[in-house]
Amino acid sequence: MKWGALEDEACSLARTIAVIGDRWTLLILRECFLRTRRFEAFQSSLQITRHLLSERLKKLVRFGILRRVPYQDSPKRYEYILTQKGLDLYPIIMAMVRWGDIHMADERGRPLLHEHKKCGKLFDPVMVCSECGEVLAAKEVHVHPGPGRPVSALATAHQHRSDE
Amino acid sequence: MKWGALEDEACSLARTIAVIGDRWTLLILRECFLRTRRFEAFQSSLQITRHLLSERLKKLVRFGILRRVPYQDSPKRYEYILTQKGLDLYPIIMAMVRWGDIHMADERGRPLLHEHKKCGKLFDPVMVCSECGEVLAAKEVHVHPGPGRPVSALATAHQHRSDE
DNA sequence: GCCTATAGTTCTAAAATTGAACTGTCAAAT
DNA sequence: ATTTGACAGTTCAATTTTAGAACTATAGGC
Repeated sequence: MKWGALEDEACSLARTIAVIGDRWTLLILRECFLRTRRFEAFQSSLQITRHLLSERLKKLVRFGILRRVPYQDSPKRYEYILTQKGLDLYPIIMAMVRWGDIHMADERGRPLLHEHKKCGKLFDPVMVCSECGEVLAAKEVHVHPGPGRPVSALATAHQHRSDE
Repeated sequence: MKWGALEDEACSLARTIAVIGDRWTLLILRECFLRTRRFEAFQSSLQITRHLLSERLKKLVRFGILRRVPYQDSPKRYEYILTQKGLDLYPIIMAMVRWGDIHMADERGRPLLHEHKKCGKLFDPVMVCSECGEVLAAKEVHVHPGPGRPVSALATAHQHRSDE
């Protein structure tokens, strides 16, 4: 399958995967959220090959996740900064961190703790329903076709089954 | 980089990426949450090659995300069911769906709508602070080293910078 | 016997990734 | 004036992964 095909699927998950659904892109984003901005810094902290790093950064810029901003002239140099679209990826990253904390931590506990500046406490990121505020679980959710889904779409078949 | 190396990093995100950080695995999980259970069903709805599907399912079983359960004898056939560890990936999937809904939807709107059975309303999944319940944003979060992080770890350098 | 269904495995070709070296611009040091 | 080093990449051969297609195995039904 080609990456482009994913972008065109009538599925928001597939479209997101088309943008950030690979190992290096996700790791690059981790660095971005830890304030890394420059090519050399990404390269040395991730041990990614320069070739791939260059490719991935271009892709993230193309999708509007990062902005390539000059930070000096002569020689002209650029750094990569998260756009709002990029910052909006934060819940995805945090959801993955949370799952790793719960299911992949070793005996010594989680590698990083997170403090919420607003309330001052160490916290866990929790996903809730926007309407009632309850913690979300897969079994509590029922899926409906939305306006953006063609009747012929692949996912249609699933819908019937998920109506069980 | 090898996948195994990621598992061993002192970073919950890296460890999660080691398990689900590739395109096909994420798509397979989408199908799982839409109640797909069988090899042929995964294969025909995803158009993944049988070879890769087989490989990825094995990996998900190895990591305890799916359970391979016999559903008939003679010939013996199996289906793949999400474990609790697998069900716990739901927030990650939903966070990705949400981002796609916001940033990758076309003019016609989102492909799927989600109803929360508990409250009966169409909702969006929102990530909040477990302590104060406020919606989370990257800028509101401050990172600290946790017990599971070796002093020498790669992430240490970032920590200093993120303390700015 | 032959066809179909299901769940895989095997094989070759094509694509992506790795590793290492190389390019170009400029500032600072010798 | 020349060399060295920092930074942001690009290029290219070798290795690894993925795609695509064909093949295997077990059993029920015609």
